[in-house]
Amino acid sequence: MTRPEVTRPAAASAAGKPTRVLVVDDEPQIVRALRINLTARGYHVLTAHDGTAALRAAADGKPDVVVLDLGLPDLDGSEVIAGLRGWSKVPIIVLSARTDSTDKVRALDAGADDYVTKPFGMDELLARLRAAVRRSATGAEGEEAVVSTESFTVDLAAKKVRKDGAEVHLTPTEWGVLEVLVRNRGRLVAQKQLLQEVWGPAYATESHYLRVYLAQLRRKLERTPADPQHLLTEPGMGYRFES
Amino acid sequence: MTRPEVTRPAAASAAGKPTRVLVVDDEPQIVRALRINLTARGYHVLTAHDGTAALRAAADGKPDVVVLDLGLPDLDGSEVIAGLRGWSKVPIIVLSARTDSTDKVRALDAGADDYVTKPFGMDELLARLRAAVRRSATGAEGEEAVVSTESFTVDLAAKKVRKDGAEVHLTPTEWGVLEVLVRNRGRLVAQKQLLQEVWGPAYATESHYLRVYLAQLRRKLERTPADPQHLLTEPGMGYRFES
DNA sequence: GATGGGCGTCAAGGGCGCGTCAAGGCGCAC
DNA sequence: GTGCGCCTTGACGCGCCCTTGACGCCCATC
Repeated sequence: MTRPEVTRPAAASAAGKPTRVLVVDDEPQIVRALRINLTARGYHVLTAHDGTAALRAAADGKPDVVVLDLGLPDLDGSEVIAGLRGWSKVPIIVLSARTDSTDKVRALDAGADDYVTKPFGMDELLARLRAAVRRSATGAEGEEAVVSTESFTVDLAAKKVRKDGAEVHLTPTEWGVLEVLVRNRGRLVAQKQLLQEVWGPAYATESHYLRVYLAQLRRKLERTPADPQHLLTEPGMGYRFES
Repeated sequence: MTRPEVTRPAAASAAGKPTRVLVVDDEPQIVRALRINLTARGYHVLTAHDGTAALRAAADGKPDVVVLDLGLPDLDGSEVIAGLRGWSKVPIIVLSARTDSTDKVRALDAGADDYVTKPFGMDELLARLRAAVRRSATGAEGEEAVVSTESFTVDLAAKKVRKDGAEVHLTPTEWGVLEVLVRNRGRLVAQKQLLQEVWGPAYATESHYLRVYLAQLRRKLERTPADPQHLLTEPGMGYRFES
């Protein structure tokens, strides 16, 4: 049984909260151009015009990535990097007009993740930004992938389910159904979509499978399987997981 | 808690094993220049001159970082990136003579970590390489080097296993399987992932290997091999180590 | 009140994945 | 050459899990 990996085009938000970008530059037109481009692609943009404000904004705003110009009026670029790296591992992409190799080396060794020279292509900067965010996302994953209800908890990364503290064993298909519903928690999942994601595109009409497996999941997880509180049926449409 | 980072000229090895770099390029003079520079700085250098060899070398050599030229004779660059990303998170730094912005975007979105255009400054490449290695290292660090159960203990750093005080001898493959499971302790490891990380990407479907080796590990480590407490099977899905 | 579709429940059987044992083959050290 | 691990491969039995069918209930429609 092949479970088709959903490969969606990387968006600024993976169906969750938007990615937060801190843009640090003292040239208003650069900040403005970045803000427009990033906002249009669904990012949430914070800005700072000097190093002191940048450090404060990074602490307050918890950005997912920082775009940092090196030519700031108050602090040297490597001081800003060091100030961030003292307490945060947030990816830093350095912007600079200086093409000198020693500047690049110094910034990268100070803790920057990438270095882009001005003038830069917006496409390239956005691609490097996506790469930086992707990297830090894959590392931080698996920590907060736990979804809880008053009856049971689902750990998406560990593929574990607990009910009243005890581990509940699920078969691969049971897990497949539950995983799709939990990843779309709060939203209605159409029968066709559920069948295609778990069983494959050829099974889009085998709705009887869903009845059998939803019954099994309810029997294993719900407190009152006959009156489910979390694995809900939307008659004629599909199923929904509510926490 | 601030740890005053000593800004030392980052060495290729932090008093441990040398960092392994896989250099992929079909131009001998580039490979040669990189080999000389990297070896002089304490890196261990692997080389490949086409995409097929690169994928094989990556599976066999387990490099810590890959430097990949895009203009290879046999495979397209993004194919190589995709082939690596299918089973590995190793940092990839792309080298290319093409300065076109769309090439950069394509490579980065395919999964590359950085993009350097030829001709490149050796200092800059080395700094980007240090940055890539530093990033992937900070994520992997901080794990307990010794993991214990009531039956046996695993020392990940020393590659040693003890049961009731006595050292247990493991073959290389047995260790490979155990190491992947222990590093993902508590989490389910899919059969495919386990096979790819231990045997390489070409062995993703040889699930019979796993049955043989899990049986051997259980016979050597579990108190009751027929009823394992720590090396658990999740039928149809994979295996899990529980302490 | 009759009827049909959608849903939930239960049970049976058959396939397939898993564990187990063992033999062959290859590389490597002596 | 010879012996010894170690990896690979095959055969086989067992238990679990997916599939499928039958049946009753609820509810909307007529």
